[in-house]
Amino acid sequence: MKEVKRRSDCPISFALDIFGDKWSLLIIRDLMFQQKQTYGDFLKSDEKISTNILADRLTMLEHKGLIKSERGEANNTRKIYKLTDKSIALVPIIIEIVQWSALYDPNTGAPKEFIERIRSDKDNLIRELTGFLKISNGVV
Amino acid sequence: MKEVKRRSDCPISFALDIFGDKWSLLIIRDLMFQQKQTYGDFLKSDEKISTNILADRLTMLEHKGLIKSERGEANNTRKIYKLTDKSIALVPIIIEIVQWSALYDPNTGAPKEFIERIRSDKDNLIRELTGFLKISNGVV
DNA sequence: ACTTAGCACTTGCATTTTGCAAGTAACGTA
DNA sequence: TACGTTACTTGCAAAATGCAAGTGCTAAGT
Repeated sequence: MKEVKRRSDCPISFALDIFGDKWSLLIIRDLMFQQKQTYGDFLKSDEKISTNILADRLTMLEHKGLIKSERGEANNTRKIYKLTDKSIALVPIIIEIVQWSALYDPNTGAPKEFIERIRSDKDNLIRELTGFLKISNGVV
Repeated sequence: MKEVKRRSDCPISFALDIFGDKWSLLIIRDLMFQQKQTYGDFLKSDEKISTNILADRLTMLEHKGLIKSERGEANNTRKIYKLTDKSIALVPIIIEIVQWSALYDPNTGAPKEFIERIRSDKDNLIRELTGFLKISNGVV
């Protein structure tokens, strides 16, 4: 795994150093919206991430504090990944990205009602989603 | 230049296919906040993008509709890059990223007053900035 | 106890992308 | 007409990615 080195003190650059690639945010998305939380789950997503890249990104994201992992209680083989406070705080960014994409992608897969909810009630939506994720990911 | 191929109909994936790399958003940032608008300007940024990558990204971003270019009126050598409606619509995303980075980066370079303005008056800030950029980039 | 299956990775290798240094072509200025 | 500026291109080494196959551990069935 390569070393993370900071390119500048710019906030945009800081963020890109953490999730500025084609895969990291998709893993976060799966954890946020798709109820996925295992290696095998992430592999099944539509974008077809390859196994080595997934393993690398999971390690990276855990290092950078965006995810945490634990072994399943019943099943010791199963490794469960969860969001952290730091990644749950990405919700507003994700929501804005969804809204932007809905605007410029005529074939967006985002549900109409969700886009409408963003448009009409963004702040509450963010609050609700954030609260829900904190509970379901054990972030107290 | 490589072909852009869509990985899925997911809005996050759609966005990442357009600006999901370490450099594109830095160029957008320079256009939004640093009053930079030429190849030479972008080269001078702190992150030290290399010349071939910059040339590639400028072509890509123009292809994808995030920037447009024109020759300077007085000087025909000088090529001026400007934001488009599509990239100005990224303002909310950028603002959220800045806020997130300020929260998790103890050494963020973002000015305190700007962060405070985001915290206390985000919607107006976005409106103002968007309006300003539309005018200064000739987006009617 | 032995086999089989599932899960989470690792490894090897070809392809692609990036980074760095140097070079080029067009225009502008003196 | 020479020289600097601007916007790139090119060549090549290094790093990241993609794909196929393999490994090691656990669990479950017989």
